[in-house]
Amino acid sequence: MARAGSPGRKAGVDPELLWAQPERPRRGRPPAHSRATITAEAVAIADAEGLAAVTMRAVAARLGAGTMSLYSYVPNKETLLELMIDQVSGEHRLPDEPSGDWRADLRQIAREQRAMMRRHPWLPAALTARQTLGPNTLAVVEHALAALAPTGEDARARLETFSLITGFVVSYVSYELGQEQASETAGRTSGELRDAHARYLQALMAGGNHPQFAQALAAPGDPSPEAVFDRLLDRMINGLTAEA
Amino acid sequence: MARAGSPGRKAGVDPELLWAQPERPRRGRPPAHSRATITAEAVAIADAEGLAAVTMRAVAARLGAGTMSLYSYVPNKETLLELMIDQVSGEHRLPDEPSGDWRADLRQIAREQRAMMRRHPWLPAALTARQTLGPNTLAVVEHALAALAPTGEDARARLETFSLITGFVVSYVSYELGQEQASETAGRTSGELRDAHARYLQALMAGGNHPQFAQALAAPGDPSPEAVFDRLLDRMINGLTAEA
DNA sequence: AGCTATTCTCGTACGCTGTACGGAAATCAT
DNA sequence: ATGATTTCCGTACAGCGTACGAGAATAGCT
Repeated sequence: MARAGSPGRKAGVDPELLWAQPERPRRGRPPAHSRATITAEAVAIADAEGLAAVTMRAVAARLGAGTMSLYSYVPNKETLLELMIDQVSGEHRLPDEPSGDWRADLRQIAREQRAMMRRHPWLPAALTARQTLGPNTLAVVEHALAALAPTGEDARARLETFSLITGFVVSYVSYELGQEQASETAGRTSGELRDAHARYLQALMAGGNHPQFAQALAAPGDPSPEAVFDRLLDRMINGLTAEA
Repeated sequence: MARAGSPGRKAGVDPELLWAQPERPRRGRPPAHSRATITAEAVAIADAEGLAAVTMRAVAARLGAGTMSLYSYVPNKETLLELMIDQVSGEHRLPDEPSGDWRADLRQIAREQRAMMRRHPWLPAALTARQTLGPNTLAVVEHALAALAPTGEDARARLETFSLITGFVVSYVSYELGQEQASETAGRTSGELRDAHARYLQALMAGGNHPQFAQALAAPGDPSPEAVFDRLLDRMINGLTAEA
């Protein structure tokens, strides 16, 4: 029945047991590719053309393989996405051990996460739709929990804290990328559409029903996203202290 | 050329100018439906069967209409999703004016948001993929900014604060729903798959490479999600105070 | 060396999606 | 009544994930 772990077809029906699979068939035709190279190709596409451009056909084409060949390595596209997430999680640089200053460590982790998400702009969207725990992701979690040990909280609470920070980074970068993309397309559009947008906001504000929001929009020029990020991050970390 | 605002085909090419459109053609065949009823039907489908079940065909079928008829009301599916978000945002109960205790108000808003997302479990996913500002959403933002006025921060900073809270709620509920769904399917599965999952985690822990994570998993039984939510929320609000 | 079991390879095909197109039908202004 | 305008929607198409199964390639056994 060909049940046990192997990259063979139908492998990894269980989403979790996927990670446990050794890449060793030992009999039969040797594979021409590997899960890692396939994943890397998928990541390259996503980086260059967005998550929507990651289709099984596109990935296969990059490898010079037939579309259906991918299914020898991966049970379905969903799994490929999980592999992508874990692969880029491997880029996270982890110090050998926590410094002892958990606040500094947490800041460091959050900055690293933000940098990762900016290198791979598809990551926030991919993450929010999925609940994944591959080895690389797990390594980051483990490091974070260790870094938080000096807070004296139990492991469960530390996991919550870390999730809180991660959630913050995800939503911040999502917003950040959304803004960048919006102003980018706004600059590129012929003017007609750009004006319509401006007029819409103008009309909204002129209505006088949203004075607060109008004020927020009218605020002086962009502060650097880094500065805002750091400030919000510090606020969050402060909040954690308050109770601990 | 039929350019000006109207529900007609091609209307609302600009994502923002969509909201400004009056629903008054005044000439020609009168519409058999309305944007609101179409949106409501789409929301009903998403609530019952998930976001993926919201297809143009399915929505049209519910209305007893032809699929392509929808395109008289909505330029594309993406827009329909934005309308869905704004429609459920309208469920947010807003007091006439802030109480003066911004901390209490913020807590209230966050709880309301969480409740909304639990009523409409597709909402977190829909939100993270989109950057929308319909009238109902805007009303909530306006209220939140007003509620935060006593902090003394400028409007921009208050908007950041509110976004921070919203981001937190989104990621918390995402996690929460993910957990519920996971344990639900785990209970329903025939046992084989369930065991595999358990064995995977067991093996992971037995490896001894993730002592912190193991400890987090081994923690005593579930505290209520409400309690955790409230606790984390308080932490965040505390954090905001620290600097302000 | 040959056989067989096992595995990878991938062309074809199916059902599903969003939506472009264009004719028919319904209504309003004249 | 006529023409302009709008809605209605059947048909069609490209692109998606992937089920199926025939063929090719390899390893271990005899």
